[in-house]
Amino acid sequence: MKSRETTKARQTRQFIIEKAAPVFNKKGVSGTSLSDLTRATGLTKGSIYGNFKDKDEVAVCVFQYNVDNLINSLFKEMDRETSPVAKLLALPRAYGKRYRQIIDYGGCPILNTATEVDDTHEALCRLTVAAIERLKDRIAAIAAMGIREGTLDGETDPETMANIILALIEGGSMLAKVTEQDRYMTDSLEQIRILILSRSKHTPATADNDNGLHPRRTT
Amino acid sequence: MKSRETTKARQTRQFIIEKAAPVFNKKGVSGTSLSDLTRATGLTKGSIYGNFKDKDEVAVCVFQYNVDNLINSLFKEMDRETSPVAKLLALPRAYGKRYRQIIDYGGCPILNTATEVDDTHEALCRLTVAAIERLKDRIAAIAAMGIREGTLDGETDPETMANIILALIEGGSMLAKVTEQDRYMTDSLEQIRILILSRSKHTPATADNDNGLHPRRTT
DNA sequence: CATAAAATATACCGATTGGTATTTCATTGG
DNA sequence: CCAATGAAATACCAATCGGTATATTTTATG
Repeated sequence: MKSRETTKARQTRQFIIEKAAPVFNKKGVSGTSLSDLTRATGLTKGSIYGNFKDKDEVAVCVFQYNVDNLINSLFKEMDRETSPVAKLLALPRAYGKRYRQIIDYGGCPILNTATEVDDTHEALCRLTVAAIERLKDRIAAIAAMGIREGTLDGETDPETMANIILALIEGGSMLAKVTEQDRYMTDSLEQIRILILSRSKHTPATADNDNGLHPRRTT
Repeated sequence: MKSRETTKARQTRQFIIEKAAPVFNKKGVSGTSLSDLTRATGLTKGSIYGNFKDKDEVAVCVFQYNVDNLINSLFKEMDRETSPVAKLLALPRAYGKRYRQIIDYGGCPILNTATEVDDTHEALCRLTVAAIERLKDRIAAIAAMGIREGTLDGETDPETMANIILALIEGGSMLAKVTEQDRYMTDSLEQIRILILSRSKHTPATADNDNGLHPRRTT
């Protein structure tokens, strides 16, 4: 009797996904070849095709794996906080801690996949959009809760706020990665913090009219 | 006597570059094949290799062509203005006018190339970084001039301002492209406007503490 | 108009691509 | 301990990849 869903095949599938994940993230879908996959896994082509119907299926599973890891780790960090403002601030903080290792891993998988599979790859494109909206909806929902609670400015539009936060994260990480200059990322993350704080009430850190463009004095 | 540098070869080179440009921008360097190029140009492989030493050279020329077009059109829009604040505001305005056609063209070439040629393509990587810094330096220089003139807040750090503007543009355009939702781009552009105006003096539009997160009322 | 030269097309190359059919190996139930 | 089953490795496939050598056509010049 095969032990439920924990058959050998399932394990190998997961093994392949994990080994292939950084490769796909670095070289892209069309950039990674089957020989890249056999090299990364130590397995042969026959074994890979025994567990996946084709290269695309591997790419899709790998993307799902990469995105789930990223989003779950971000959500976990946010869930640790109680107040909406603290939850929002957890985002730039989490990225500040992780962006170096994300860059080593090949950059943000959402960004990488989004730019590669513009028109070329229907399924991956839809998955990318789903991941983006998952993030956006979560951020917007927290902002909306802050407004209901009265800790965030009622004039703040939750969706706009989420869009801007996402744009700053993705833009900053792309610029930091290719230029190898941390400042693009740290400036973007700091700007996110400023935006959140400037819309939050009961926070003395919210200097009037401070849009985060002052040089930080670290005396 | 061959007519200077305007030989037939030069024309064909340029012809190939122009026809190949949108293809490379959409499918990426590793994603476009020689047969893609022959299809796009109507020429044969022999003709292409008579004008370029290899595919990489075509890709590099195409990237330079795409980036020069983009940056020149942005700079031209900025040069039309006289005051630093107006020059800065020309940027989101120019993108607002062009981002749809940029998306149709395959998206921002800087973003596309940056995410694809992470480690894989030395030369293109350096060109991408150069393009980014060309943009950043220009924006930062204008901000610095505004500070000297007294029309921009002296506490504003020009480089940080440039970094944030670039991150918002790139992040917003990537999100808008893949999701096919304009709001990602328009929200980002509006936020850039707000950032500029909130740091500029003598501008009544600068509502105190307005970080651009209020829903726009278009009554 | 003839001819040299430059530009393009044709035909071909080995290597690699994604993918499959078959064989070998490992596991496990009886 | 043996047979059956499932998984992995081997061997192979046509197609396409980037690239080149050669033939043919265009173009410019005397």
